[in-house]
Amino acid sequence: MSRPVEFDRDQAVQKAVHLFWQRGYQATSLADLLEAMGLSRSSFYAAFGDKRGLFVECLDVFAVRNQAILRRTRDRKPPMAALRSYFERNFGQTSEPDLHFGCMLVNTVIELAAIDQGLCDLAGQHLKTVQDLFEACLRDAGAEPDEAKQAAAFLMMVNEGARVSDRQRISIPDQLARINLAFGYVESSMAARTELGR
Amino acid sequence: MSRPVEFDRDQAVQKAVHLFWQRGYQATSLADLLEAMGLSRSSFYAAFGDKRGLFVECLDVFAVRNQAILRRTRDRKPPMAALRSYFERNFGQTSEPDLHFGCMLVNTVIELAAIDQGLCDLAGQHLKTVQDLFEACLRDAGAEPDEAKQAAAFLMMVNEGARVSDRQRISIPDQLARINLAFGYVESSMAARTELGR
DNA sequence: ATCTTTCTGGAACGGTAGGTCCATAATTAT
DNA sequence: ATAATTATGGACCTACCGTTCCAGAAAGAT
Repeated sequence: MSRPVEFDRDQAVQKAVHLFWQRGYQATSLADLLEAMGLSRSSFYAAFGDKRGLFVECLDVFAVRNQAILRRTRDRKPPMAALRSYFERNFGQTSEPDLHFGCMLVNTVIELAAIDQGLCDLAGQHLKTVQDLFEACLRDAGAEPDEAKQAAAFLMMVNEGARVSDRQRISIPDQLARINLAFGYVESSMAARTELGR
Repeated sequence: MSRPVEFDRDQAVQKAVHLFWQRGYQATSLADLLEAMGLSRSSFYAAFGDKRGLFVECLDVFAVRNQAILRRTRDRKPPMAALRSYFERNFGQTSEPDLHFGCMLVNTVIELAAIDQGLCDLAGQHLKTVQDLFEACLRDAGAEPDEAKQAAAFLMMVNEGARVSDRQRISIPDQLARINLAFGYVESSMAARTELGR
C-alpha cells in the first residue's frame, strides 16, 4: 500500500470542534471547516462522510474532553471540591483570551431541538452522563441516594444556566458569585441533614 | 388615500414569534414565514423591511408578553408566590400540547452569540429586564438590597437552565421538583437571615 | 522505472437562501 | 366613470449551501 502524507485526523477534528462550539451547526459552513481543518473537499468527504457525521464526532469528542475535566480532579480532590472546580474551571480564565462559547452540548440542544432531534438527543445523552457524574460525586460526599439525585439535577440546571450567561459574556466575578451561591445552598442543605440526625 | 384590505399586522407578528421561537432565527426561512403569516413577499418587505427587522420586532413582542406574565400575577399574589408561579407557569401545561420551545430570548442568546451580536445583546437586555423584575419581587418579599440582587441573579441562572432542560423535553414533575428545590434554597436562606439577627 | 494506491484541487451540480422588481388587481376620492 | 393610491402575486436575481465527480499529483511497493 501507499499514499501521500496523511493529515492529522485528531487535530482536524479539534479544529472543527472549536468552530462548531463557537458558531453552532448551521452557521458553520463547509468552507469554514475546510479552511480551519486545512484539507480539501474531497478528503473531507472521504474521511467524515458529511457535515452531520463530523458534527456527531465533534459532539463525542467535546463530551469526552468535558467529562475528563471532572473525572481527573475527582481523583485528586475531595468530591465537593472537585465538583466546584469543574464549575469554576469552565468559567474562569482559559487558554484562549475570549472563550465565551458556553457548552457545545447545551448550545446544540438549544439550536437543534426543533431541527434535528437525533443530534439534540445525542447532546442530551452526553449531558445526562455529566449529571450522573455529579450524582456520583455527591454520593461520595455523603449524600443520601435520593438527595444526591435531586441535587445532581439541580446542579445540572445551574450548569446549563451558567453556560447561557457565559455566552452573554457575563463578568467572571458575577459568574463565580452565582456558582458559589448555588453550591452554598447545596452544601448547607446537606450539612443540615447530617447534623440534625438523619 | 386608498388601499386594498389591510392584513392584521399584530396577528402576523404573533405567527412569526411562534415560528422563530420554535425553530430559531436561521432555520426559519422566508418561505416559512410568508406561509404562516399569510402574506406575499412584496407585502412582507413593505411592512417589515427584512427578516432581521421582523425578528427584532418579534423579540420585543415576546419579551413584553413574557414580562406581562410576572407583572400581572405580582398584583394578585404575595411577591414570592408570584415569582414561583412565573417559573411554574412557564413549564407547566400550556395552551398548546407540545410547547417545549424554552424561552425565545435564551434561545436567541445561544444561537446568535457568535453570529449577530446586535440581536444577542437585544435578547440579553430583555433578560436583564426580567432579572430586575425578579429583584423587585425579592425586595417586596423582604430581602435586603444586596441579598435581592444576588438572589435575582441566581434565579435568572435557574430560569435559563430550566429553559434549556425544557427544550430537551424534561418531564414536568422533574422540572417542578428542581424549581421547587431552588426556591426552597432561596426562601430558607432569606428566612435564616430574618430569624437570627439583623 | 513502473504500477498502485491515496489524497488533492477545482469544476460543476441541484437546491435554496434572502431580497428586488414590476405589471396587475383592488379600493377610495373625485 | 375616472383618477390616484396601495397591496398583490410571481417571476427573477445573485449568492451560497452541501455534495459529487474526476483528472491528476504524490509516494511507497515492485
